[in-house]
Amino acid sequence: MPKSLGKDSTCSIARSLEVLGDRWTLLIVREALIAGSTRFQEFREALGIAPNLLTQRLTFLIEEGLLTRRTYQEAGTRSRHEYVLTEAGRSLNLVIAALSDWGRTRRARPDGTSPAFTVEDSDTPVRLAFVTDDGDQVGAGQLVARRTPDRELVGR
Amino acid sequence: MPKSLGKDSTCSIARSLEVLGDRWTLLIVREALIAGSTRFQEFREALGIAPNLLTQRLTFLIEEGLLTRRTYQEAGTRSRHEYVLTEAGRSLNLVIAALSDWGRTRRARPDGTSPAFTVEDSDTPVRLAFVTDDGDQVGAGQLVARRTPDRELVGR
DNA sequence: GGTGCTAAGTTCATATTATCTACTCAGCTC
DNA sequence: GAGCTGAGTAGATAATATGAACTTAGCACC
Repeated sequence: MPKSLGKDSTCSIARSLEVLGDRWTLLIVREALIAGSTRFQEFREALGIAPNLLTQRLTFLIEEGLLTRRTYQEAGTRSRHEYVLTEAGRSLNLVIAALSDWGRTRRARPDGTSPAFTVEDSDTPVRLAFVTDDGDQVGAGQLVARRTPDRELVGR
Repeated sequence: MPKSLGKDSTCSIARSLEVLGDRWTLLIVREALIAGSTRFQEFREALGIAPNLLTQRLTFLIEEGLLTRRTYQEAGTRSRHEYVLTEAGRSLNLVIAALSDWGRTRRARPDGTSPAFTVEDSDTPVRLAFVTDDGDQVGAGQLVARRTPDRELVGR
């Protein structure tokens, strides 16, 4: 990976992928966000990931500030670790929702499952959409994109 | 990668990541979608990717239906290939937008750049948001997710 | 009609990561 | 104090990525 990409890229997408762009990381986030997994063994069983890789990925996600490690103790057992998403980790629900929408529509299966997002208090279902400043929804097919300095995007 | 994940996973996120979940694929899509790159050499120079890997990834993206290979010929040169996003490839703008938003806010840089999406005809800027069926926008922090069979999501 | 140029690759040696299996370790239960 | 369980480590092997050099096809220019 050249220096123009990676951690110090000016491209926000490249910086995101530096953290998220491997086969396991987003699946671990998915598991934490949607299934609510917090324990080593829960991740291991849900994903079938090798334990050394899981250790490595969890440590990495903690370093990157997406997870925190907490110590807890259930009655009658010794203290254990649990891995809980931080605010930065939970904010990946946008990315997770986008990936899930793409998989559901472009790689559909009759027996598929996807996360359904709802408002915490009211259970109102929500979905992901492009919207204008006036609040109108716009289909993804009608858009064009161009690269823009982030400072021009402030306040939007 | 165990069978419960991968191509045949019932989880739409896992199926998406089977296609998109490596360090280069989404960067190639970004390059095509935002910079409008179509040629081997454009991708190569923009990304600094090794040519054998680029060949492999482009072929894979064609197989997966995200790109098409077209032959074109400029006056005075021999015929060449260009790689153009399909409808399925362009529909990744949701994923790209989500990744870019995350990178811009959670891995901010003073000199950062991100794609700005606008409506094709009117240049009206749009952004990604969670919305209710009534069209109200909801902050990503107020949401909860749970796994749901896709058929329950039909019509939303 | 030979030389050089360029886009688009291929080949191959090396380095890095992932996978799979077996093992450790700490504290609890019995 | 023997065995169980969750949470890992360690190490051999397999798969991928990286980087550099090489190939190929066709045109341009002399």
